[in-house]
Amino acid sequence: MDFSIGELARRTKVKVPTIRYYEQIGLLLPPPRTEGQQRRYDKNAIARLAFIKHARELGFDIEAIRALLSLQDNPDQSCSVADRIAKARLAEVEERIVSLNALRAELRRMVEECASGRVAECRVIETLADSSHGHGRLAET
Amino acid sequence: MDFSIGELARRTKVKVPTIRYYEQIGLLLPPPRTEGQQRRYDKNAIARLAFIKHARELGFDIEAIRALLSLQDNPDQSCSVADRIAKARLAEVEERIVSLNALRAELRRMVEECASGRVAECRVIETLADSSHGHGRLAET
DNA sequence: CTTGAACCTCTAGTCACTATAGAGAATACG
DNA sequence: CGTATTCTCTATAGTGACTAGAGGTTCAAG
Ligand SMILES: [Zn+2]
Ligand SMILES: [Zn+2]
Ligand SMILES: [Zn+2]
Ligand SMILES: [Zn+2]
Repeated sequence: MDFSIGELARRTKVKVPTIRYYEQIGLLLPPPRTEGQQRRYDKNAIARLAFIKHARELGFDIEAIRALLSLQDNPDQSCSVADRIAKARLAEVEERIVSLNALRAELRRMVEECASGRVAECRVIETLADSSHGHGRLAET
Repeated sequence: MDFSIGELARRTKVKVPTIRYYEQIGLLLPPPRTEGQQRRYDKNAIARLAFIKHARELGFDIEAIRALLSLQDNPDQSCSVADRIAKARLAEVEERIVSLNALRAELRRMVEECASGRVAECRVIETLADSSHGHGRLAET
């Protein structure tokens, strides 16, 4: 009925050190231990960790997830906070898509216009050297 | 004709500590110093830093920029390496756009379907708790 | 010559993990 | 029961690309 951290890792596809990290920063409650100090989890832990994992996949940061978890733990509250967090994340994603589309356009122009010759006439290098236009902030990845 | 690090920062809109950091990791050559050990730059430094800045805005990582700079310094070579780097970045951006579009769709569904009531019936929380579907890797931002 | 903004180096912190080391615990097999 | 293998433990350091701060020095304007 209860199982080790490695088993939890296998079932959730979250790595063992990551699980310990989540415990350390307070996203997961410290589970009971065996006499030899090894952690033992139950299925509630699976659900909570799956929640965290899904939230991370959607790009919520740890503080947002902390807030979302504490809402989940108090189901009688208004969900307006959760909605606000999700909307904020949506706005971030949309902004990011806009800026990545601009990057894509510029990168495409660079690679398409290059005649694959010497560096001296390479469009890639030329475009980079041309600082005459502006981007918003730095591209994150 | 030559100027301080603060002036270079103002002209390129790159922060002073970032300039020193670029020098430390070898993207910028150590400039001459005054008797009191303060850095003095000329307009070549502006061009090089603008190049780096533009490349960062397009999301190239430091190692890619290092390679691109060294190509720029040797203009008689073939530019195929530069083109390969740019194409790789383009591919990353395109992949990222695809995955962000998926995130956007899911986040939109979450916020649209929420009846703005109690947490117990909040679509945002429910969706996060539902681990039945998979995402690629974690969303980077 | 005085003032104060700008500069210097060095260290540590950010985020969300990931990796390693060295040691102890649990399990499978003979 | 012994031992080999696998697992787990803590603690620390590293990642990328900066950013912030402490504590001290230099430069340029007035
Ligand atoms: Zn999902
Ligand atoms: Zn080219
Ligand atoms: Zn550009
Ligand atoms: Zn809701």
